[in-house]
Amino acid sequence: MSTVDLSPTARVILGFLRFGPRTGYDIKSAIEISTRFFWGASYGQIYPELKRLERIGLVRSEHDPRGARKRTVYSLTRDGEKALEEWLTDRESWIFEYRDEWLLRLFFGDLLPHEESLANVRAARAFFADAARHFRAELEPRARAGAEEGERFPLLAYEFGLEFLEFAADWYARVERRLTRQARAPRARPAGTPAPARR
Amino acid sequence: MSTVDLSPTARVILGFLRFGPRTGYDIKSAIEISTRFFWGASYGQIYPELKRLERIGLVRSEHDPRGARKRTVYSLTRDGEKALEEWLTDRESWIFEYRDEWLLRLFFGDLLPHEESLANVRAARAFFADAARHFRAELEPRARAGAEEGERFPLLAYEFGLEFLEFAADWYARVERRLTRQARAPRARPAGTPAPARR
DNA sequence: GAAGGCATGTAAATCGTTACATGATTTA
DNA sequence: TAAATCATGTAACGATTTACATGCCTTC
Repeated sequence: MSTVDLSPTARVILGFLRFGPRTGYDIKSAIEISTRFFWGASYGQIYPELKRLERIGLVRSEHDPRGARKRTVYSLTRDGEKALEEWLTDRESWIFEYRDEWLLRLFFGDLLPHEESLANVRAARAFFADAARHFRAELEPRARAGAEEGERFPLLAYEFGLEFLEFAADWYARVERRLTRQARAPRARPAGTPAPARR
Repeated sequence: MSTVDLSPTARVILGFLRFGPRTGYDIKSAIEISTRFFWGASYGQIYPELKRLERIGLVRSEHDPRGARKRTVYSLTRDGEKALEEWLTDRESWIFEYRDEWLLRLFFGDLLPHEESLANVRAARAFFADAARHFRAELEPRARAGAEEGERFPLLAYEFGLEFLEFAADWYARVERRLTRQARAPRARPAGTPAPARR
């Protein structure tokens, strides 16, 4: 058995191809309206990766001369299907990455005057609230339409994203209230701690 | 005014140096027990970045001959303090990255037999529950101790991390129940949808 | 005829992890 | 004296974004 190691981009490519033949452009478009929140990929990765996947035999390409516009349509080979299924049922691999500049700024909040930290919290809250709005307006209709046609899991993944964004917006709203209360009844800063940076 | 663009690693380095002189090793240790969840950095980034920051004048180094063990202690220059503060109050930059292989597998759940998707959901749930336990055991005591001494914001960032992990664990638990119910009363798959991959 | 979407690609730069290499000091 | 921790660094590789370049087709 020839367990292939799929690159991060290969995982999402093979997954989308399992639903039917697609061009690199199609795959990119599909990513933008579905997995982008938790698994993005750019043209700079997709096109080279498709070629590499063809070299190692997981996909096959066909030039589609529809309307003379150049289009390279890729589809899964038997090996590609196998590699995809192996990865989908492999509970030992679990890339999980989270990087959040709002949290980093919050973390260093003791270095700032109180009202600057408060402004950061407000900005973070607005960021997550905007993202949630964008999710509802742009992603939800498509996810629901897919579910109507039997594709139920993408809607589930969408719901995770939305609920996370709402959790974050709500969390920052709570912190905002806490910090506002503390501003009215400030605590003394113990000796030995660095003074907050001046503006 | 000479707004410096701080690299991702520079942001966390300057932040920690603002609390006092540190070696590269110190900074790495501090990251591991505090910002790692939302802002990691490896030695391979920290040491070269410290040298680069010294070249551009944001930090200064001093060889500390304590016990003859070679230690290079870095501290912020006036320019470094300024660059840090500019970044901390800049609400226009907002790196936010989320990459989650559990969600990607869930997204492609329609390609799998029901019990495989369910196993994926269970594994994801265990992952987040374990991470939450690790947070409580390893990170919370330190964050609380810091808060006692006047550093209140790191505890806040810790709480975000913990609450997120608990949200995720709980979300997967809910999905597990939903999928289990659906297994008892399965829906027909509409025509035109690809059959689930075989085992 | 212009704008917008379709379609493919490369180059450069940046970012990041991992493995390797070395050796001193402290603690059990 | 062995293990753990302190301490610094490089090399190779892999991942990723962004900018650039090109040109067709469809719709207004």
